[in-house]
Amino acid sequence: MIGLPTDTIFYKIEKAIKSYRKFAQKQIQNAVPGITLDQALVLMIIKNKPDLTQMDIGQLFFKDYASITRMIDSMIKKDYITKTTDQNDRRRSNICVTDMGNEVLKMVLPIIERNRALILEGLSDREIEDAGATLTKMVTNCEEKVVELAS
Amino acid sequence: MIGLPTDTIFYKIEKAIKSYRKFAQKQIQNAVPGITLDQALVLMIIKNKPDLTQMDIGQLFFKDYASITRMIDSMIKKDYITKTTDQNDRRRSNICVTDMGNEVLKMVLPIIERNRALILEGLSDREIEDAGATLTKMVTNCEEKVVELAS
DNA sequence: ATTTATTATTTGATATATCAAATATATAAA
DNA sequence: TTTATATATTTGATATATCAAATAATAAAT
Repeated sequence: MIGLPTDTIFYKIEKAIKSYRKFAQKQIQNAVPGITLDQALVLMIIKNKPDLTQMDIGQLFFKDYASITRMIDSMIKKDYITKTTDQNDRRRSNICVTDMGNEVLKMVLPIIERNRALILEGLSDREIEDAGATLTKMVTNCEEKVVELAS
Repeated sequence: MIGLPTDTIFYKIEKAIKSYRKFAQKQIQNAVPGITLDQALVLMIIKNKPDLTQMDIGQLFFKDYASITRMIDSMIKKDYITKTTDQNDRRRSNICVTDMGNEVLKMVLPIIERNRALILEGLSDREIEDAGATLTKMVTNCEEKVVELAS
């Protein structure tokens, strides 16, 4: 019999990301009620890379395009961002952080920074880097193996 | 300005688990159409630890109890498992893998085994263990910091 | 210049997740 | 023994995710 799911590295990965998300979500909602962690992170990205399309954002966050559409909608409803159709390519939308969105960012950024520090407390740069490299290898394997198995 | 979400270890963790899930989900559905990765993993756990309550299963998989109730329901509808109220403690349910569930397991286990091997190809036991230890430290931090911030 | 193909986004149907409140049973306390 | 408290599960409301198909605009091919 093969090992139980709970004994694998995949389980540990899942546990780590869910713990972090639950933690971060809680702290962020504390600062800005009703906001989700993903909305805060997307807001950061839009602010820093205003030229990204919805597709780009979807890929960055590993989300379905439909999902992004609805997330963007909900962020517009909350007045965090605006959306206008790009005049050079009318299929695209230009997404822009509003004043309200900037206010939210101002409140949320220090929380995010603190969250990161708290969760990584006691971990050396080296071990974080190593863990990242290992995870990246797994991602690479996924990409390669999908292709191999398909052919 | 603090680092972009995409530059953090958290992002790499998320990317790794999502890649793995997408990969595994695809392979498993190939063998048993309509099944989800989580259903397959829960089936494995129930088979190996028949005494777990729904709450136990929920905690193991980091899922809301409501979520587990509905997942169990859906697995019953698919004839993978049965549920009977425990006669010693009538609040609890005893969950049992059906013949159909065992058939599914038989088809799915080799796939899961292969998935793991493929995704971990080229990674040493040592580095997997180290990465796991790092992730576990993060989980511990989450647990500790939640308590500290609450008090 | 039309047709065809590609790209970006949206919509609908359905599944899954999450929160709060409700139910049902068991245990502890008065 | 009744009342209160805790535990296990369920339900309803709502949010989010996912797949397939639809729409709309651009780019490529004939």
